[in-house]
Amino acid sequence: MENYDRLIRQRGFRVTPQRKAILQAVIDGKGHSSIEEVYQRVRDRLPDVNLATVYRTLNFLCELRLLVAADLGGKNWVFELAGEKPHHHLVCRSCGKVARIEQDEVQALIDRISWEQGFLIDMDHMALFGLCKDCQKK
Amino acid sequence: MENYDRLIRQRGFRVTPQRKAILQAVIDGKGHSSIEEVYQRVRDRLPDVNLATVYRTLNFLCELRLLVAADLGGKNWVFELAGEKPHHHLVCRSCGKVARIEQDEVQALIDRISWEQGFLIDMDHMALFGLCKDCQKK
DNA sequence: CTACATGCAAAGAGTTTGCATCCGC
DNA sequence: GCGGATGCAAACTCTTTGCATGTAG
Repeated sequence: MENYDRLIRQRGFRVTPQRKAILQAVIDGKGHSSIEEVYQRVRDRLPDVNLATVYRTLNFLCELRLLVAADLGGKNWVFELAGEKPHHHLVCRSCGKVARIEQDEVQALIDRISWEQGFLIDMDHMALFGLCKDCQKK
Repeated sequence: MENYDRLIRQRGFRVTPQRKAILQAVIDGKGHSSIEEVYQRVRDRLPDVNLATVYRTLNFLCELRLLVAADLGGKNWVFELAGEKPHHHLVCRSCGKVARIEQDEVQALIDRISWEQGFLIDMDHMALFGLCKDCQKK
């Protein structure tokens, strides 16, 4: 955590209680946290934090590359600690559960399509959708 | 086109000039059309069509399975004629160009992940992002 | 003490909805 | 003529922004 403080100050920005709490909330989320989840978690500790600050700070932390953002379809963005092993997401359309897919699993496909189409594919975050085991039963 | 008219009436709904124009606009789009593109194309013929009607009608045509919707990330939804060969999209982050990926290309991956994770993956439309050949040069 | 960060409220984008009117069947 | 479809405006959600105030360094 002190590492993060140092990184922020090094680049000429300030370490505030809000920034610490928001970063901590993402860490506590273990994996991926939606904006709303971060907001709720932050307010448990700092009840007066403003939603606009959460938006500004998540964006700020992404620009500093301390976090990465992933688009899980539509308006559902999630945030994760940067520096994790690259991976993707498998989202249940029914209950919203999110499973993780390792980069290795999809690398071959990405390589092949990149080559065929001449695209340089950057798959920070791919989201696949479907029904999880539990929701299939219903 | 008369087929579409019949299909709509068969299910107890009405064929209106707006519905015909909106469906025609998607057909004219050959491939995928954004909401705004459909709106513009429709207004070339019926200048008084309301944007709310475009939203309602695109949604309506999807429920009737005459169209399918694809989420190209964030707020970028596109619509296509249903009944096309299933395929996915490769979107250039820089210029917005969209290339097509055939279902066959990704089927093996989908099958493997489905099996490993116990998810029933329904990949109507997957969107991959990257830089197209032209934009890589810049 | 100075400039950056925050809170607040208001503004924006994109989309949906309630309701009177219109028009397909 | 009846009831579904449309136009219009207002509501709604999610996100961003301007500005006065607070506070980290």
